[in-house]
Amino acid sequence: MARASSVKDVAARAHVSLGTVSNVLNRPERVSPATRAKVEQAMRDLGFVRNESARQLRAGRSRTLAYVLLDARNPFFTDVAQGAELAAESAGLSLFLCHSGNRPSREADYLAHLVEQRVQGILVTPVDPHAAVLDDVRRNGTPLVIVDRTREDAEFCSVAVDDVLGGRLAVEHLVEAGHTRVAFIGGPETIGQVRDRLAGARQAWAAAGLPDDQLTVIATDALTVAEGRSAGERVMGIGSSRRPTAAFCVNDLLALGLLQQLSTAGLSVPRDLAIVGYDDIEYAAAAAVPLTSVRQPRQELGRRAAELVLDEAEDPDHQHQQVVFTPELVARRSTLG
Amino acid sequence: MARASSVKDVAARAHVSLGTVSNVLNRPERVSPATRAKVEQAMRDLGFVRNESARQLRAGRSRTLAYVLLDARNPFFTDVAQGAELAAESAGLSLFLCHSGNRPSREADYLAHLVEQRVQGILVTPVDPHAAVLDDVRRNGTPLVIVDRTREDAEFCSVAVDDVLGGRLAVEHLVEAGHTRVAFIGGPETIGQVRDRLAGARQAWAAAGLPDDQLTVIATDALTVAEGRSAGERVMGIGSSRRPTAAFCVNDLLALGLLQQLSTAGLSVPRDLAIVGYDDIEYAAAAAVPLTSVRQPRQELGRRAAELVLDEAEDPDHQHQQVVFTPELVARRSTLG
DNA sequence: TTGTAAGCGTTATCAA
DNA sequence: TTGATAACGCTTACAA
Repeated sequence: MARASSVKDVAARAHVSLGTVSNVLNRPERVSPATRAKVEQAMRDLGFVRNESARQLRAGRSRTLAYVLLDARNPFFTDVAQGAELAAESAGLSLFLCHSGNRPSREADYLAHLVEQRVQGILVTPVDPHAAVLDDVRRNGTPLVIVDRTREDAEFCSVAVDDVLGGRLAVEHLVEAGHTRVAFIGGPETIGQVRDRLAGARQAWAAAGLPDDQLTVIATDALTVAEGRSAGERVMGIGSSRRPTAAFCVNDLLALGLLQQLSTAGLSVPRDLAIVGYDDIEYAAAAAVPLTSVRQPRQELGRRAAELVLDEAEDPDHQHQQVVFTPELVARRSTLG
Repeated sequence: MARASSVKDVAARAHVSLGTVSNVLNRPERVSPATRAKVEQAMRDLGFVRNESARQLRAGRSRTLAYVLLDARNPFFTDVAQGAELAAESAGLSLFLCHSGNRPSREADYLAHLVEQRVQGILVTPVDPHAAVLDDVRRNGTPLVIVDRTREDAEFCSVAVDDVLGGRLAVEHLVEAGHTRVAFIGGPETIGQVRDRLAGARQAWAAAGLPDDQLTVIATDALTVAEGRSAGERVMGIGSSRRPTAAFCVNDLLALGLLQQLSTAGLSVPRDLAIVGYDDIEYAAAAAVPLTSVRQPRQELGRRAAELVLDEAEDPDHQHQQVVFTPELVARRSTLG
């Protein structure tokens, strides 16, 4: 494949100067119709395509945003991405998705690459919101917004959902349904969300005046379907006198795994165990027993994050903001019998 | 935020020439340890980050691949992406994901942008494999591989799975289990996969000597959970004497929707209706009744596609190849009672 | 070992 | 209306 043609080649073929070609591209009204036609014909003949690197080098900034996400298989993140996409689109930018797969090294590689590319802004759901890589991006001047995680300092904009409230909503719902022995399923506690949802669960539990030891924490190693199945086995291993009558899972994948494990074992949901999930992914409503779940405004999260990153890129007086959205409980058959 | 610093700034601060700075970056062994240390210190002081646009402009090519996919929410595509990622990583490249959301205009925008960025190569699962946008990319000299779709001409490399065979495997499995009235659920038929899987289904049906009219086609408008539910209602509306005893769904999302609809209606899978899905996504195994499904080597698909696109980018003697992988049936409870 | 200078393709300024 | 030229930041001959 021959070298792609440049404005210079177009100029030569159209017998005009290089500046005129550029004008055709950027200020066509300044060019006489005749020469414009000539130039456009030459472009077609040569299959001319602007070289974005050169434009960018000249302009100092690119026309792209990027979202570095933890897990492209988790519908939560793809919904966030979709929201960001909409915002990017209306700003005339492209959004690239980068999949860190929960690996700090890949995340770091992507962030470094994006900074080198001088993207307009980066959205990231980081493996660890306190990792130094994020501060490096900031220091290098690329706007960055943290999505679905928070940091105590105000070094970055962030958008997140109130997970303490979400945990509270879930457990209040179970308490109202009369449950007095509940399992909290999730982990590891290194994940802020796990801690927050547990804290909310405990708040609701205490507020209902129920004894601490009747809220059992079942720790998992990850938030996956497989871990949900394994948690199911552990729940069922609890002696029937002390066995919880309901479970609150930190996300829907766990809840789906739990549901499957129970139904494999011939138990019925919600009769034998009521289940509340978290995230309200599409598969939650589509499960054989539709899952009660805590819904987060996912698209809105992405949209707002993209807006913030653009504000940071464009407004010299930009102030960092921590946006916190409110979750909402969606009750379905898995708790309503 | 002040302008990011350049090699020139670093050179000034380290009191060396700009060429030396470049050497530190690209051929550090040619620089004396003392000056190298000086330069590296200056880089740290200034928070220097290479400008990738400039490098790229100079080098004429970028260090990225991109995969333009139809639907980031469909685990099939994210698994393909993961395979591509692995291949990209071992070639030292970054992979960006672009989500067309099944919209030809977004797909075209992304492709145009990627060509302008002079990415090393593009993988794409196109809305329409015959659309002219693909030929435009080719004409502009960017290597492009079609993923999970095929074209009759040999203008592009492509990687796909034998969908006719997949359809045959699914229906052979049902026939072996003794079913003589089967529903084929899927659509629209504009999607090549739908046509191929149906063709395979019919082959297996005919080979078993079963009458045409006992293989009922239930057309859907899309391959989604919601459409699966609606198909479920239609299946159940068929008079019991003529109602199919098994269904083959063109993908797992349809199958999951169907499964949910049936269980909502109090029917049992596989007793009242056996179900075979397609894709073997994670949620298929995790459904309340684990789904029998046709598995495609998804990661392998992505890996191979990335390899082909790199070959096209690097080997002047590159020959286009149509790679076809073989699917495999995974039997689970939804057909095994 | 280090420095100088040309050039990648684009845009924008200024002059013709 | 069009053309010549400089500049963006980097890499790489080539010269010192």
